[in-house]
Amino acid sequence: MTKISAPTLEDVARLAGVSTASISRALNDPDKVAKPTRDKIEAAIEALGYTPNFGGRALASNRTNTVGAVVPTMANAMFASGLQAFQEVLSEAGVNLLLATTGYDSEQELRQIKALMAHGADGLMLIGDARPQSTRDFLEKRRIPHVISWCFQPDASPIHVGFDNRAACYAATQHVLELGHRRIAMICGVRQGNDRAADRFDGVSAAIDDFGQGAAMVRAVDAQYRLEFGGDAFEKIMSQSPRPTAIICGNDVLAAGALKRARELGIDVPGDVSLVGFDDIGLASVVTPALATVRVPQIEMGREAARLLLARLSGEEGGGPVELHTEFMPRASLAPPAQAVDQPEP
Amino acid sequence: MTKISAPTLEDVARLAGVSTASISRALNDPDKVAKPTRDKIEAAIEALGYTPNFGGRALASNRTNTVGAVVPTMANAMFASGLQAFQEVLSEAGVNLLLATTGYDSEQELRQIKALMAHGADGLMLIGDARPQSTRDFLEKRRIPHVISWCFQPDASPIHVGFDNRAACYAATQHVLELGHRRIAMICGVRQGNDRAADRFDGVSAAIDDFGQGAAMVRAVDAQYRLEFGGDAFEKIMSQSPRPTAIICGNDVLAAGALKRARELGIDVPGDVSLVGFDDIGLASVVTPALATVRVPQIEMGREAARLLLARLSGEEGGGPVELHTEFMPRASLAPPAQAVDQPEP
DNA sequence: TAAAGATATGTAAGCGCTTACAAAACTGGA
DNA sequence: TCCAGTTTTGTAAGCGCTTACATATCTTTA
Repeated sequence: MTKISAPTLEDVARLAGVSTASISRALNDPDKVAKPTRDKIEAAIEALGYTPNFGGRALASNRTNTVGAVVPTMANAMFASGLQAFQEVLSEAGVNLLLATTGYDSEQELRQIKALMAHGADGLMLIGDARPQSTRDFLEKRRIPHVISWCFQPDASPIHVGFDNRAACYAATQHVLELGHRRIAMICGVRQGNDRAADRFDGVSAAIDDFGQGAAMVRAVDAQYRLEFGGDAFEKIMSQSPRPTAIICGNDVLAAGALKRARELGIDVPGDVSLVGFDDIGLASVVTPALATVRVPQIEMGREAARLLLARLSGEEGGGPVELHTEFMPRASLAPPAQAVDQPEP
Repeated sequence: MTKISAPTLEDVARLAGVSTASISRALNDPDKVAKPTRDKIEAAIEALGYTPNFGGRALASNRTNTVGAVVPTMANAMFASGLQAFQEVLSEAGVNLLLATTGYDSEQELRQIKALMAHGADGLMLIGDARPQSTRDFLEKRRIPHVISWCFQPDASPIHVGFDNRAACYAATQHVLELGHRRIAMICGVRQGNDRAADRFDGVSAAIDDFGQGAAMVRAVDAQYRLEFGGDAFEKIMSQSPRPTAIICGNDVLAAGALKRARELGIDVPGDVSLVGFDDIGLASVVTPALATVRVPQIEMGREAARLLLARLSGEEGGGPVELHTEFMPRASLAPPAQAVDQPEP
């Protein structure tokens, strides 16, 4: 009664009349102890309200059952819903999630990786492939089990879970070109230190080049992934000539920002200019006009990343890489250009 | 050289020619060791690439420098951006974040609270005030340091950080009433087990009652906080008579769902019916018409919650409760009703 | 019914760190 | 120079758990 500190294994052992070892077994590997003993143990645990002490467990077993995720930001619905799914799968496996954000800063990423490891993460989930050598070295030297998500290359290593950003943008751009657009602009994410943003740009650029027929990228502006910056970039692009007839955006947030600014400037979408986003976050189908975009399997990606990481933590070598597929979502913000060249009248 | 496992304190001690105690001190309380010794120690740590073992540290000090957050979902931008801020403040203090979600299920909440505690959280951040006695008991008996966020009552306890949901809705409803609306409907969140949703309903309801002049809540529908359900609820409400002239929604996601469905059904907003949301997530100002809503200081709330929790963990008793303020944001989705009764022609 | 094998439980040695306490090495003033 | 006071360092006892190994208990089968 006067006992202040939490009950320990020993307390439970005393009450149940068994050894601490049996209790540990009952907890971690139940069928190693006989039913009657298990019942006694469970009763004692219940009576005392016992919960295992984390430090003791971690120290003795050298495992925390905790994994870390280091993502650019939770403020983008994209990552938020992926993390949600990631966390759910972990939770089912009794593993907890340590979460840290980088704000798209690679030094911050290394700092957070170190922090999570110092806080006992058994493994990590990271976003994207672009990181400085110092970070790679750290991961390598410490032999930190990790998976890399949100990107996938044809030559992806077994720790990748994601989709091919370049290919997805290539395909989306083809749709735009086939509608008759020839003057195309892009509002990219900041490509420096962000392989996804760079890959998306490359995809758009390559599709335009390969298409020929006078198609050209008339302008590309890097913008941080925030509504206002999408708007600013839009305004910049539209204030110069030649104006594009379609703008492809690095993600839906940028596209939504562009759309909002278009409305404010009295520029009609898609009448004056078509807009295409990327990610298909909830917002994309709610705005007017609805945003043409590329659907990314966010939930599935989170889940698969969790599965792969759990598999690696339990020593399995296979299981990866996992490629997921994207789908172009044509919607009202994308229409043929006003003076469509290749669009014969019916 | 053949050593596989990570270097321990003892390894460092041997190399530096001091005792393990000194090293521990150098690490945790540097000015307790003389400069020359500290230098030797730092050199040895560097040489060995030593990092403290988490389990050992946690076991011996009974602290993990980790706090947990248990939120309904990350999929709502509301919580995502609050968490983002929460995490940033923690990170600056060298504290890491364990994150778990409940899906608005209170049993799941208790399970996750237990899981986070079992994973060594020093304290918790929880959302809202409504939870079963069993959960309260658990928090109480374990004396778990925690803060409760996203809600605030006039009689709030020192662990609350948030705003008054009821008052915020009361004020918003007054705006609606003053514009001339008399038949008002509400699409609430699911009130069962969610005090914020219940408070919001109460606020709307009370404002209508207090206003008199024939104002009435013609219908209230509970809906899960998801776009589709907002749409479904909207359709249900608008299919019955008398139709409301304004619908107040429990949050922006529901309102956006309603708006989308309105468009699909050919119902004009605000011509046929006005719509009001809650939270002011990014989406609210991007949709057309822009959504009238209540701005909630999400970032500030996350920050304050982190500060208060850190303060409590370091033994300070004061610091709370913290009340934050909301602001009604009139926007295009709210206009006087078509046949405004109290709106004299100019 | 006894012996061999399988199953269940107990014993006790750490895991790597912190920290109370003891011991040693410094101060400076008489 | 010596001593009391102060600062720095070392010693060693845990923190609560897991797990290899030893021991005890139950099955089988000949």
